[in-house]
Amino acid sequence: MNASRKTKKRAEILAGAQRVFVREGFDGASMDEVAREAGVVKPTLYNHFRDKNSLYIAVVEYALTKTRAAIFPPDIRDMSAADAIEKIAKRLTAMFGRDDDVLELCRICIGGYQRFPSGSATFMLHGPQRGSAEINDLIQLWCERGELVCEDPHLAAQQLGELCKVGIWDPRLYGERGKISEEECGHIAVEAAATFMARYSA
Amino acid sequence: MNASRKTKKRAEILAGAQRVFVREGFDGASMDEVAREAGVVKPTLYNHFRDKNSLYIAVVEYALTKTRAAIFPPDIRDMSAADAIEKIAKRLTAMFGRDDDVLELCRICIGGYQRFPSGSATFMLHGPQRGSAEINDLIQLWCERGELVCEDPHLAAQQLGELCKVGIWDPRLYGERGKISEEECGHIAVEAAATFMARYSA
DNA sequence: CTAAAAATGAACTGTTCAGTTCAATTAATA
DNA sequence: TATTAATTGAACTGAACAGTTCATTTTTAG
Repeated sequence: MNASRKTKKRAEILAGAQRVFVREGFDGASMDEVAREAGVVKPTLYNHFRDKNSLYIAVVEYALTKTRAAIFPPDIRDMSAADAIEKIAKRLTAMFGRDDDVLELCRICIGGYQRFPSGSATFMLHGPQRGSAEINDLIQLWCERGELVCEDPHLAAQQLGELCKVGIWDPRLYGERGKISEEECGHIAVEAAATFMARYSA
Repeated sequence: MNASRKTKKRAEILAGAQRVFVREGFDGASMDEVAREAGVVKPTLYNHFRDKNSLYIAVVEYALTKTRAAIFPPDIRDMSAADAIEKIAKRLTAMFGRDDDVLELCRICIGGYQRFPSGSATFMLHGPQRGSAEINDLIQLWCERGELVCEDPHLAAQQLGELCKVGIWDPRLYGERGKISEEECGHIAVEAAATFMARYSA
């Protein structure tokens, strides 16, 4: 088909661009370097993406969609509330504590807010927004099942999310700490689940 | 004395620079504009600060030190744990939800991490780090008084901090929401305190 | 096989700004 | 008053880099 060469190039560009953005930051990533890393030449870049910002947005959407899918497996609704919450907390803390790509893309989006608000908006939508919407749905399910008692599932969902960042996300965001060990992430997850259940368990 | 003119100019530069950085972001703030806003000429800027980065660090330190002092009043130790926690939660949520300067300085630090790690480090130290250290001290005090039961005060302190961001800090950081109403901030504070006390109240 | 779409290579443009230089002025010190 | 430090104004330098142009070559489709 006609689109195949173009589609393939596009995928290669996205993969290469993600590596360069994560490694160098937004400003540090020159379009020349992105082209080199993607094994492509500069006019080709501009054939696929209007400008550097558009390319960046595409990278964020691509990366976050993959990440989110890995956190909420389809069989989560079969588990008990307590088990499911601990499982989700484990995966959230692992992402907050150990994923370098999401971390750096997040930095770029936040830092680029003024010059480039749609980057932030894209990150917010495909990250925290859809993430907490998924948790919100689950909490409502557990309330219907009588496992939880919760007046405001949306707020509770966001509380769980924030509790999973404790001591790991901010220090990484500010560069004070590097990758967090699996053990420590697991511990934060257990503590997050404990605090959450202390408040909302039936 | 000799330092008086220089000291005064330095303060004017800091105030002007803060306004420009907050209004325009780091890259958007040209040194020409900072000079203009501070009522000073460019070589004077470079007489006081080695470069743009140094100036920025000085602004962050100045702004955060003021903010932190406003959150923890000296008489907080006289209050009951429950009252003090709600009071602190109120002030934290007000900062997270309504302070534009801290918000934008934070964005700049996070976004500038790669090119300029000491900005992030300065923010982390004078913001979250010292902030949670203050809460940590208070929690230990309340444990000694028998008002709280808590194995890990440091973790608990960070949990309280995160709970006060729920639904307000991230949306502002990503530009999804503007300034949050006092009512809503107050509500988040109450919920944060409730979840915290559900877990740690004696 | 051929026509259209896409990719290549390499050089070029234009802008934006941080940081500098210097000669002339102003203010504080002793 | 004489000396020294700081400030002013205005012009300049130098580098980095996004985005473009174009003539040539490769790939795919019909």
